Amino acid sequence: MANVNLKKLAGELNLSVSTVSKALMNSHEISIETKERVLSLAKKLNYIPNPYASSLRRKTSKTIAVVIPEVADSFFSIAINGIESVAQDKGYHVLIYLTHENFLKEKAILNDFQSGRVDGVLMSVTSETVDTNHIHDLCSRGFPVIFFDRVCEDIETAKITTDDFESSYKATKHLVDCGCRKIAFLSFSKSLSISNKRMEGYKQALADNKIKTTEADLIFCTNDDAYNYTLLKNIMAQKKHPDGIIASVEKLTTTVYLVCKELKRAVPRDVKIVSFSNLQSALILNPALTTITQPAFEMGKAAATVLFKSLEKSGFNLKKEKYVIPSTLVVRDSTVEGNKK
Amino acid sequence: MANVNLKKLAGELNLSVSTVSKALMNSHEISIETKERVLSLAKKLNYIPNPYASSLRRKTSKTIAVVIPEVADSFFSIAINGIESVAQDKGYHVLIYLTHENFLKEKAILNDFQSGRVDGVLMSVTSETVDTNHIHDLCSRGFPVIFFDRVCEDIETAKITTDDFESSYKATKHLVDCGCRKIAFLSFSKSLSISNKRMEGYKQALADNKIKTTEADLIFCTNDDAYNYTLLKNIMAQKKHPDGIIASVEKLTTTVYLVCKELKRAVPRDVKIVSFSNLQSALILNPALTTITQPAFEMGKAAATVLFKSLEKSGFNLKKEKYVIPSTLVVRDSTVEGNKK
DNA sequence: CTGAAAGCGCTAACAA
DNA sequence: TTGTTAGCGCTTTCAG
Repeated sequence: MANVNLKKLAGELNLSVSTVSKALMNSHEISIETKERVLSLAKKLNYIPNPYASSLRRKTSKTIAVVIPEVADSFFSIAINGIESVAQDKGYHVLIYLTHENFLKEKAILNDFQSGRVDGVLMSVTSETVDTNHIHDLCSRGFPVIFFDRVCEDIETAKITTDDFESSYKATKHLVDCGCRKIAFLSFSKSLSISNKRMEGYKQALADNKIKTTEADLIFCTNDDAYNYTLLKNIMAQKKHPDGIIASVEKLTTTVYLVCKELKRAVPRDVKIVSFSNLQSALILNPALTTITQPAFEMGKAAATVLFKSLEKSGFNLKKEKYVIPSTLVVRDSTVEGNKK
Repeated sequence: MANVNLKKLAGELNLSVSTVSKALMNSHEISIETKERVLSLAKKLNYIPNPYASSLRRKTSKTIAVVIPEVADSFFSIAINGIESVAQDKGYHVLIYLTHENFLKEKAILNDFQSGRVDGVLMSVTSETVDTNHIHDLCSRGFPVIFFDRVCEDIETAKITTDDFESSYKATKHLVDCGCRKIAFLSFSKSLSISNKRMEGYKQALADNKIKTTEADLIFCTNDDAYNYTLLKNIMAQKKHPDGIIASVEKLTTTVYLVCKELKRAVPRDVKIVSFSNLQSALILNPALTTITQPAFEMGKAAATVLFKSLEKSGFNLKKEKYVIPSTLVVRDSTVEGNKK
C-alpha cells in the first residue's frame, strides 16, 4: 500500500534513513534546514509512516481497545463517543470488540491483547463474568486495564462507575414518596456488581422506609425478550401486582411498557415506572419515562483519560484511580402524572 | 508485552525459527511430529504471535476500519453489531473512527489508511462531504472502500444501501392516504445522496397524487437541537401548519414530538408523523411512532461480507457490488389513531 | 523435511 | 549535526 518510505525520502535527499527519521520526529539533533528539506519533501510525496514497522520497533501501538457487551444500547453508544473523542485528540486508534455477553469471547479477546496489539483496554465485563483470571493475567503483566460501568470488584485497577447504589436508592425512595408500597426490581444478572449495587440501593431504601421486601419482588430477566414479556405479564396480571417498577436495565423498559399497555395497567396511576436509561426519547414516551440517567459520555471520557494518563506517565498507579460520576434522577410522567418537563 | 516469541520456541525445541513458523502455519513442508511438538509447546507457553511483525512482513493487517459520522444513533449502533459479528467470525479486528460530520476529519482519517494500517474500510460519509478526492485516491490505489447507507454517487465501488427513494415514496403515499394534504419533509443535508433520494421519493409521491409541493415544505435542520426546535415551532405555530411530517433523520423525531406537545398539536389528529428510525422504543412513544425501519444490522453485515470477499479473492471487482436492502414501513399510532401494534 | 539468511520499514545506540 | 549499524518478530525464498 504505502509506496513512499523513509528509504525513498533519504534517497531523494541524499541523507541517511536515520537522519530523515530523526528529522521527522523533530529531534533536536537535526539542523533546522535539514528538517525543513525533509518535511517539505515528505509533504510533497505524501509520506505516511508505516504504523506496524513503528509499533514493532517501539513496542507500543498507539492503539487502545474497547471491550463491551453490546453497542445497541444507548449507554455504550454514548460512552464510545466519549472514548473516541479523547482518543482522536491524543492521536490514538480505537479497536472495538463486542462480547455479546459471552464469557468465552471476552476471555479470547483479552488473551489476544498479550500480543501487544493494543496499549491498554477500556472494558465493561459480560454478565457471565465471574472467573476473572483472564483479566488478572493482563493486569499482573502491567498491562493497563480500565473498567467502566460494569467493573470486577475483585480486581485492583482503575474503575469509572456511576453511583449505582445511591441512584437506585434515590429512585426507590422517589417511588415510595409517590405512594408505592409494592415495588418490583427488574434485574438482568445475579453476578454483575453493578446489578447488585443497584439492588442493594433498592433494598436499603425499602428498609429505611419500613417496607417489607419479598424475594418475589426481585425479578430476573434474560436476554430473551419474549421470555421477559411473559414473565412480566404474569406478574402484572395478578390482583396484587406491583405498584412500582424499577428497571435496572434500559432494554427492559420497552417490555414493561408493552405489558402495561396490554394489561391496561395505567401508568402512573396503577403502576409507576423508573428506568436506568439514557434514551433521548425517554421524554416522548407514552407516558414520558422517569429515568436515572447515567453520565455515559463523561464516563467514557474519564475512562479514556485515565488510560492515556497511565500511558503517558510510566509510574502511574492505576489502582488508585476510582471515579464515581453521579447519575441523575429525572422525574417525568411515568411516576408523577402531569409532571412538567 | 509478549514475552514468548518464535525464537524462544525454536530454542526450546532445538529447531530453527523458520521451521517453527511453518509448523504454526500448518505448512505441508513440515512433518506431523514436528508440528505436534511445536503446537504443544506453543500452547503450553501460551505463545501469541506479534501481529505487528506479521503485518509488517505480510503487508496485510487483518484489520478493517469503520468510518461513520456518529454512533449515538440507533442505525449506526446496530450496523456496527452487524459488521463486528462478521469481522469476529473472520478473525479480523475492527478500528472505529467517528467523523462527527466533519469533512476534514474524514479526510485525515482516510488519508492515514494509505499507511497500510487497515486492509479496507466500510464507510458512511459525512453530511459535508462533497469533494470526494480523498476517497477517490484510496480507491484508485486499489484499496477496498465499501459504502453503506450514506454513499458517494460519483465513486464507483461497492455500495450497500436501502431503498431510500421507494420507502420515502411509500411513507409519503401513506400520509396522503391518511388524508394529509400539506406534508413537510425534514431533512438534514442538501448534499447527501441519501437525503436527496428520500426527498425525491417524497416529491414524486406528492406529484403522483397531484399535491402541490412548495419549497417551504422542505425543512432543513441542523445539528443544533435548539435551532431545530425554534424552526419547527415557528412552522407548526402557523395557522396553515403542515398536517403531515416526514422526518428523514431519526434524531429529529424527538424535536418534532416536543414541538407538537408544546403547541398542543394532537398527533395524529392535527398532524401525522413518520420517521426514518430504528429506535426500538418507537412503539412505546406517545403516540407510538410510525417508522420506516432500515435494515441496519443486515446492511452492516452485507457491507462487511462484501469487504471480506474482496479481501479473500484478489480479482474481485467491487464496482459491481451494489446491494439494496429494503426498509419497512411500520404503521403505528402517529399516523393512524388506535392502530393495532 | 529442515535451516540459513534476507528483509518488511522503522528506531535508537553508537560512531564519526 | 549526520551516518552506520543492529535489530523489533515474523515470513519467505532458497539451499541443504
